[in-house]
Amino acid sequence: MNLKHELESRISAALTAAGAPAGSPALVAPAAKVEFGDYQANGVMAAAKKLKTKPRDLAEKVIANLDLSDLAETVEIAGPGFINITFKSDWLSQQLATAAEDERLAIAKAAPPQRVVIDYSSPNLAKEMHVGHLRSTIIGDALARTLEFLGHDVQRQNHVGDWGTQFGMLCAYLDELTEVRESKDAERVTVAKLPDLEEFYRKAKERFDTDEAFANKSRDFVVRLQSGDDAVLHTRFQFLAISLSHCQEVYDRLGATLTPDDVCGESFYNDDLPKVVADLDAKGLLKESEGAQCVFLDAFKNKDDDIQPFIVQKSDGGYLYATTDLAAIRHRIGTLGGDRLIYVVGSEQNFHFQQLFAVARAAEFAPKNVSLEYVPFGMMLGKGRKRFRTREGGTIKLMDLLDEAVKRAGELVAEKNPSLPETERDDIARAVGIGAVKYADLSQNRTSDYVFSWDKMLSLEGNTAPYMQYAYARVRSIFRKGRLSDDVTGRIALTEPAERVLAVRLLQLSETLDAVAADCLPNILCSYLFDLAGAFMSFYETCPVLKADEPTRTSRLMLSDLTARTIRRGLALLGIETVERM
RNA sequence: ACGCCCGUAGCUCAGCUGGAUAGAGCAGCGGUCUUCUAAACCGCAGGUCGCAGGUUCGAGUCCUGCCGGGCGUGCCA
Repeated sequence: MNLKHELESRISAALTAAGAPAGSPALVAPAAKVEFGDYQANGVMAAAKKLKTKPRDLAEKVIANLDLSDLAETVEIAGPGFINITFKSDWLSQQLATAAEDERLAIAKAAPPQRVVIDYSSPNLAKEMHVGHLRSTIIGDALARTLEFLGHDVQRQNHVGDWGTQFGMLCAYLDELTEVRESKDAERVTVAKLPDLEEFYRKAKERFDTDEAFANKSRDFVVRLQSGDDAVLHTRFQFLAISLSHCQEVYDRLGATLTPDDVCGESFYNDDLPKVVADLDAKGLLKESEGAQCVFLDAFKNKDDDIQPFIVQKSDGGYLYATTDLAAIRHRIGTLGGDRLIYVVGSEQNFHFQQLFAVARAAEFAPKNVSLEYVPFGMMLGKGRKRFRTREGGTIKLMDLLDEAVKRAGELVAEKNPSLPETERDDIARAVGIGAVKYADLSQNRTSDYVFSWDKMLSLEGNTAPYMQYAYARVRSIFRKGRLSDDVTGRIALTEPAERVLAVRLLQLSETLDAVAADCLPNILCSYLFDLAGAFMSFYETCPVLKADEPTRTSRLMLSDLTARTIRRGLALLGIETVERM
């Protein structure tokens, strides 16, 4: 049951029946204060404004046309024209019973399902994954899981950087080292013998930035790559193999759902790039400027009437990520059948995506019924709110970060619960440590910058994954203590205030997931889970479960079980594990 | 210079298409373990929502201007 949706549709209908324009939204939201009941509808005031009538008069008419007697205890007009609704406890109990019987907690599957193509993680394979890749991977994975649970057909796309200048640079640098070694009659340098890809990249980049001759050699290697030089391609392939296996290790450690099957890198589109440019030309969108092939759209005109070009082919004939991204759009729509394309990419790429989408529309690569969504996130910042930059060193490798998180969590578990067997403690440490890292990121609105902090990330107090995991473990503890199986059956009766608060929270999962899916904002789910955990904690403090008399005992056991399942499900959608004890 | 984003409690942040007296978490202060895990719970304190105008029954939310910060802006991705 989706409480909000149910009220929204009924009240909107009543609004129309009362004379408001068709489609007037009821603007239903959870009540701002407990005194107002459970939910409130704010749409009457806006509709009254259009009708030029008094809001309270309209509210009277709406209520006259509204029959909520099956679910509402009271429906009241308050203030300037709010409609406040309080649910019947019996009705809430029924809804909970329905949810309890269902593996999916009575969350309906989307009808019809959409084919959602979601681009996330997408690291540059020329170097190791570092904390800068964390946000895209974590946020994208949570969105993929959530959309999938809602019944959509999700296609993950790991658009890895496996082509272009950076690989020319790496191959050129390796070639240079090889030449030097060979002249000294030393052992041949191969990719497989590189101890540290990150370090290798750093040195190559340094050469590239400081030595013009080397930069030119790198560009020459890019040309050789593009013209299909076997030797260079082979070297590149070796780099890729190492880098991809490293990425997969990180995904496995992180508990991301990405697999090698989801990898569809830049090079995949190589053959299509000339066609993209030719098709843009055929549409009359292509224009040469300073030797480069560009698309100029009026939408990107500045005040001086200059248009910011979207460059799709360089003056030397090479292609750019703009070209690749256009090819990817066509592939994702044409071949993968996407109805909705989502890009989880840092907000600094805002302008690029504005241009990309505009050009894709103009060239009719993306029909109107396909939604193109840029899901930006704020930067990863270090101490002093300064930006992380790979080239400047000091970057924390993702794997090291995860290991550190698990280690710290392990120490904490050992301290808080020394009696746990070591193997179980390791499992808990992993779930808590990785969960803490993910939750710290997901719980914040993705659009704001993210200040990386060991302390905050690993502090296991307050609004954190461990708080939720602890709430879950507490519920499970009740069942363990009572030597009960999970499938308790009976009636749920909501008598105590804490029970009622918990009940309404439990029933809000559906509308929460809809909101997450609509706006690609996982923090809404975090916020919900935190409220739910809080509601359970209050219930737990004031309502004894095992010691209660029947039928209250059974009722509370059912509430507890439903809470545990809701938390477990919610955390799973965020990619966070639960543990039975901690 | 232009474009986009941001500015909310001491700190880190929520605030859903404009809604009722702006909310959490840390940190601070004060209470709660012979009773289902105190990684918890309950309470107190803490605000000119950057500044100034405007739109209206109503603005943290929308519009304009300013101040402050970040990112981006033709051949890297």
